[in-house]
Amino acid sequence: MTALQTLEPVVDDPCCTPSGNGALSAQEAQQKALVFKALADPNRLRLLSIVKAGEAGEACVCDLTEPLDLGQPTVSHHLKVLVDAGLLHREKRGTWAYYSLVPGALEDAAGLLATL
Amino acid sequence: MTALQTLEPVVDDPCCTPSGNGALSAQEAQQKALVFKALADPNRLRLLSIVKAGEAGEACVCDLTEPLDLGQPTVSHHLKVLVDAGLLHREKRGTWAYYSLVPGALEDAAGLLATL
DNA sequence: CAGCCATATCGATGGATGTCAATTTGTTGC
DNA sequence: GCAACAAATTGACATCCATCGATATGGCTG
Repeated sequence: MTALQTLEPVVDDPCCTPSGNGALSAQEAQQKALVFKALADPNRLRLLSIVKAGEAGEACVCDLTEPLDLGQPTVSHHLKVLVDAGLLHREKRGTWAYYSLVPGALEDAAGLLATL
Repeated sequence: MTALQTLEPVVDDPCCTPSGNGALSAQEAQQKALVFKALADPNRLRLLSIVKAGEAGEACVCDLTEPLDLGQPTVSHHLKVLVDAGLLHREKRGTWAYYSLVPGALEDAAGLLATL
């Protein structure tokens, strides 16, 4: 029900190229840090890895709870963080929720490091 | 003076290929998360950016304190985190400490995402 | 040696975050 | 409609972390 999803830029002042040289502005840095924050947890990395290695490139929560040895609410929480960061896509089919990698999202994240 | 630097693997049991498929083990995930933890702070991203954009690819603490609007101890702390993560190199010249990017470190970090 | 300067370290503190137990929501089947 | 199940949400709690002020270390210069 929340409106802000899929990595919306929160900047409302598009000015402020900061130092004149090519260094990151505070807003750019905060934006990029959001993605790395999502990646900065071992269990979330494992979730991404399992989803990526899955049969059809997708997995439901019930398949993810057991290998991580975490409770269902915790896994659900981590998945939400990854979806909010724009890395995972959620599709509800019947009672189950299937998660899959957003195409190109990992490559984009890797690209963030190149454009520092 | 600490012995553990430059991103040493902490694994002492090299077994445990976890799920049979190509998913990350808990140790691998923890290891990779360390790098992303270092990148998951906007001020640290800006530090990397400023160092990278600097004159000779290096900068000293005094040059970094002002543009970030942070206290000197805080900047020093962030720099230590980046050094411990293997992303920055510290060289003390006289009274000043000069920080520079470890060659290939950012590319290696980007590579971690490809090998999830 | 005495003072100054740049940097690192220490201790404390407020806020963010990962985790769980309990509950709620939404869907399928009887 | 009601029981059963999957998933999400809530609230609480413990831990981690970014930041600061104060202090320590180490080098330069008078």
